[in-house]
Formats: sequence, structure tokens, C-alpha cells
Amino acid sequence: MQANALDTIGTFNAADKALFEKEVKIRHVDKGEVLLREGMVANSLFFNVNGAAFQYSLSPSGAENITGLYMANEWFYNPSSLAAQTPSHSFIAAYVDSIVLELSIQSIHTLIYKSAAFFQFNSLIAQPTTGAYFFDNTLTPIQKYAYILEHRPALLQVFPLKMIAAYLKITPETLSRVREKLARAD
Amino acid sequence: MQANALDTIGTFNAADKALFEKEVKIRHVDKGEVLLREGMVANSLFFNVNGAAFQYSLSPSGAENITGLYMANEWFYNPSSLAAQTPSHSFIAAYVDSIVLELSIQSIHTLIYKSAAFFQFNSLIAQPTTGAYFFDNTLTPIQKYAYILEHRPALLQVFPLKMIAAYLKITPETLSRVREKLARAD
DNA sequence: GTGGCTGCTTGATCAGAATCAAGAAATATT
DNA sequence: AATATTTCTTGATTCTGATCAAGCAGCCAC
Repeated sequence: MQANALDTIGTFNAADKALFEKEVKIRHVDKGEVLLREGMVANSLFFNVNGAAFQYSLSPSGAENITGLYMANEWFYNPSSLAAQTPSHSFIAAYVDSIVLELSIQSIHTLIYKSAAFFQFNSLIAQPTTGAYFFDNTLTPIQKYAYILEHRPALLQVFPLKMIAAYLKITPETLSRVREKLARAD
Repeated sequence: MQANALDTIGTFNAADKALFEKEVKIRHVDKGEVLLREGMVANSLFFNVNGAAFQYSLSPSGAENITGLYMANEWFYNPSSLAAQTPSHSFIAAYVDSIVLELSIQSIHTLIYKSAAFFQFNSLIAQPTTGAYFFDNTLTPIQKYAYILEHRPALLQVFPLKMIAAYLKITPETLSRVREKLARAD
């Protein structure tokens, strides 16, 4: 299962994969378990082997602001906290019981030291996590939902529409109407 | 002038600065000159010594979509093209005659090889360029403009309001009304 | 089962920003 | 200097999505 995680990043040979398996930790996390807490400095990347996880921040009013929804075979982490080593503004938690891989920064440094192939992690760390920044304010609610249907339909099997709506920065009412409209159009 | 560029990234000793000065190229660019063209793979970071630059992409309809405005003493580049070594979707051009420093990826690798201090460039590359991602769709036009007034007022001295509006993803009419409203409030 | 909670839908209203339109001011060109 | 072009402002209208409100369905606990 660890090989999957590497395959999503680039090409690695058998020796690299063996090095990786020695560094990575396999964690069984319970529904609701927190992997990164607001105020902590992110020290690891995570890879979702199976299950589901989500990232969110709390607004002053206490509302959950969802910034990421993660399915199987996706890496997830807080890029800004990790890269700049500053306290996280967000939480990352498992949404259902999950198996995740955890790879610390120290491990990445060790891996890069042992094999140049692991430089490929730089481009992973440099990129915003899955889909999160696709949703700038130029997209309409229909386009946002169409993007989910097109690229990440599995989200709809796992997360309630309420959370999808929060992730897309639209209200549940608007999402409901968008779905009705698209269903009618088919 | 090269030292300024390093100071914005972290702490470097005299030997590091000397190494840096040997790698960096000083370029005099004319108004309108293109530093990165759509379709090319970004190979350099730029630092604006003086002048002004901007980043933009062309939508299918041909409209200019401004994604970055850069002033003196700011680094600018295309993070996604640079990190992933994929073709750029955007252009970077000088807005006025400018002096910029250019630092290639190869130079960064050379510098890192010669001094561990240059690892600090990783966190620069990993971060979205100045202010660009502050404008997610949770901010109102007033908040967006207030952010500019607070953090980057110099933009207003150099770029026409039309471009500021495009950068903020609002119409020029809305920007004009926001300015009128804030001026009245003072 | 009944009651209560949560998630989802549907309707009515409201507000904010885009669009459409015109004119004024500033800048560039000749 | 005169004209042309671009930028900025102001007004009227429209439209999209948020908000407010109510009702329904599914699910859990008791």
C-alpha cells in the first residue's frame, strides 16, 4: 500500500520504495480523530490509504470553514504550516475510521539525503492540496459542483451535502438547487 | 541590492551573500517586456529591485486575468510551473522599465550544494507569491480593497485602478464605489 | 412505536455586485 | 494646442446567491 503513495508523486525504483517503507508510519485513526490541531506546527504529510479525512478552520463566530476533503489515495497536509513551519490555522481530522500513512519532515530529509529521487517531494509540498485552490471566486456554484462531479465524484458517496457545500463555499440551499437543476438538465 | 533579495527570505552570512551575488543575474527590462510566456516552463525566480511587474493569464475570451502585481523588493515567479516544471498558464511582464534579479533553478541547486543556508529558498518556492491567495471568495470587495490599503498601498501609486480591480476580481465600477465609500467614511 | 435531531429540499425575500449606459477627467497622439 | 483614446466615475437596472422560513424524510435513542 505504501507504493501507491509514491506512485502519485513520481517515479521511484524498488530501492527507493524500500527506503520509503522504512520511514513511513502506518496509522489507524478513528472517526473524528485529529491529526493536526490549530496552533500546532505541521510536521508531517499524510496519505489516505482508505477512509476519509477533512481539513477545516474555525471562524471567530465558531462556524466550520472546510478547506479540504480527502479520499483514498490522496495526500493531505497543511502546506503553509508545513513549508513555513508556522502554527496551523486549521485542523485536520479523520471523517471515518481510516488507515493513513504519516511521513515526517525529518523522514523526508533523510530520504532526500539517501536518494535524490525524493527531491520529487518538493513539488508535492509546493502545491496546494487536492483541488483546494481550484475554487477561486471566478467559478459559479454550478461550475464548482460540476467540477466535483467530473473530478471527485467519490466525495459525494462519503461526505454529506452540507459539508460539500461548505467546501465549495456555497450554502446548502444553493447546492440543493444546483443539483436539482443539473439533474433536470440530464 | 542583491542583499535585499536575500534579506526578504531569511538570514544569510557574508559568505552566503557572496555566493548569491555570483549566481544571480541583474537584468534591465523594458516596459512591457515579457519574462515568462504562457506555454514555457518557468526556470527562474525574479526579484524586483525597482520598477513594477505583473502576472496575468488570458481567458478563452481574450480577457486579461491578473493574478499578481509586484512592487520593489518583492520576489515574483510562477510557483506551479516552477515547482512542477510544467508549462506556464500565465505571463509575467514588466509594467514599467525595471531592474530585476533573475535566479535560475540550477543556481538554487548550486547554492544549496555550497551552503545549507539556501535551503531557506524551499519555503519561498513553496509559498504562493505575494498576496495572491489572500483573495479567496470569502472576502467582500471592501475587505479586498482594505487589504490593499493596509498591506500594499504602493500598488495604487503605480498600477491603474482598472488593473487593481482585475487583480481583486471585482469590476472597476465596484472598485470606484468602494473607494468612494471608504473616502466618505474617513 | 414515539419523540427529537439532523440533513435535505423548496419557497419567498433581500442584498450585493455585475452589467449596461453615459458622461467626465486624465493621458496620449498628432 | 487640438484631438483621440483610455480611465474613472456615476446612475439605473438586472441577476445571482444568501438569508429567512417552513416542511419533510431519515435515523437514532428511549
